[in-house]
Amino acid sequence: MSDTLSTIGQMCEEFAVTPRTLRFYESKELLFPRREGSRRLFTRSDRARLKLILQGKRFGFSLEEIRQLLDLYDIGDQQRTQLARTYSVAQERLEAMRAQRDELDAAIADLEAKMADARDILKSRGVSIAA
Amino acid sequence: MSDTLSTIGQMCEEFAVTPRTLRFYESKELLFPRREGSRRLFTRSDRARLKLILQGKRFGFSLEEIRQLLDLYDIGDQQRTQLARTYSVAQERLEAMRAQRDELDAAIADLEAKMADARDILKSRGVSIAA
DNA sequence: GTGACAGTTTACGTTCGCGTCAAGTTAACG
DNA sequence: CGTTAACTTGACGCGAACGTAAACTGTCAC
Repeated sequence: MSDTLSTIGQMCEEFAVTPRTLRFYESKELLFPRREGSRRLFTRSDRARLKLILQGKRFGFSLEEIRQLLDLYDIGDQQRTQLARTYSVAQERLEAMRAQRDELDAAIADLEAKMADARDILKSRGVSIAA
Repeated sequence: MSDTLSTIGQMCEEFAVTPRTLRFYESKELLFPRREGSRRLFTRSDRARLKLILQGKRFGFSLEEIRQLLDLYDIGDQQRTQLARTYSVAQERLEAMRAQRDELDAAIADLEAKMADARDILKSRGVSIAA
C-alpha cells in the first residue's frame, strides 16, 4: 500500500521529466511530496496531479492556470471546500477550450484549402509532391 | 486603393495590439511595412499577415513557426518560389494542428466528465449552480 | 513659437518554464 | 574506509514575447 511512494528518480522515469521540473512544480505548489529526511517521496496523489499537469501543459495552459484547475480535480478524490468557486473557474476554462477548438478547426480547414491551392499550382508546374 | 495604408496607431486599434508588438514583429521579419520617411505604413498584405500571426499564436505556434507558415499563405497571393518546400512544412504543421485538436477534444471531454462529477457532489450538498 | 500628439530608435527589464552548474548530504557497496 | 550514486538546496542563465522608460523627430492647431 505504501509502495506507491516514489523517489524523484522513479517519478522522472515514469513521466519523462527532469528532477528540476518536479522540484520546480513543488516550489510552485503544484505537487506536495512527503519528506523522508530531506528526500522527497511522491505519493499516489502527486502522480495523479503530475499526470494532469502534463496534460494541461499540452493544451497551452500556464502552470498557474493548472494550479487552479487542480483544485477542482482534487475534489473528486478528497472532497475539498470551495468546489462551487473552482467549478465556475473550470466552466470558463471549458468555454475557452471549446472556443480554441473551434478556431483550430477553422484554421485547419483554412490551411487545408491553402494547401489544395498550392497543390494545384505545383501540379500546373509539373512538380510532384512527396506522399 | 492606396487608402488601405495604415499608420501604426490605426493598426494597433484595429487588431488590439501595442506599437511595441508591431515593431517587434517587423524586427522578426513577420511584417514588412513601407516607410514614409521614418514612419511605418502598413499595407493590406501586412494586415492579412498580422491576422494570421494572431491566429497562429492562439494555437500555440511560436513566432518563428508562424513566420515559416506565412510563406505558404503568401503564395496564394503572390506566387513565390520554394512552394514545394514550404508545402511540406505546412503539411507537418497541419498534422500538428490535427493532433492538437484531437488532444483538445479529449481534454474537453475529460473536463466535462469531471464537471459532471462535481455537479453531482454539489447537488448532493444542496448547492445550486449559477447558470 | 509652443504645446500636444503620434511616431521613432535604443536599450534595459520582466515573466514563464525550466536548464545548468556548484557545492554539500546521505545511503549503500565492496 | 573510500567512492559511487542518488539526492539536496541555492543561484545564475536562457529564449520567447513583449513592456517600459528615455530621448528624440515631425506635424498640426492655435
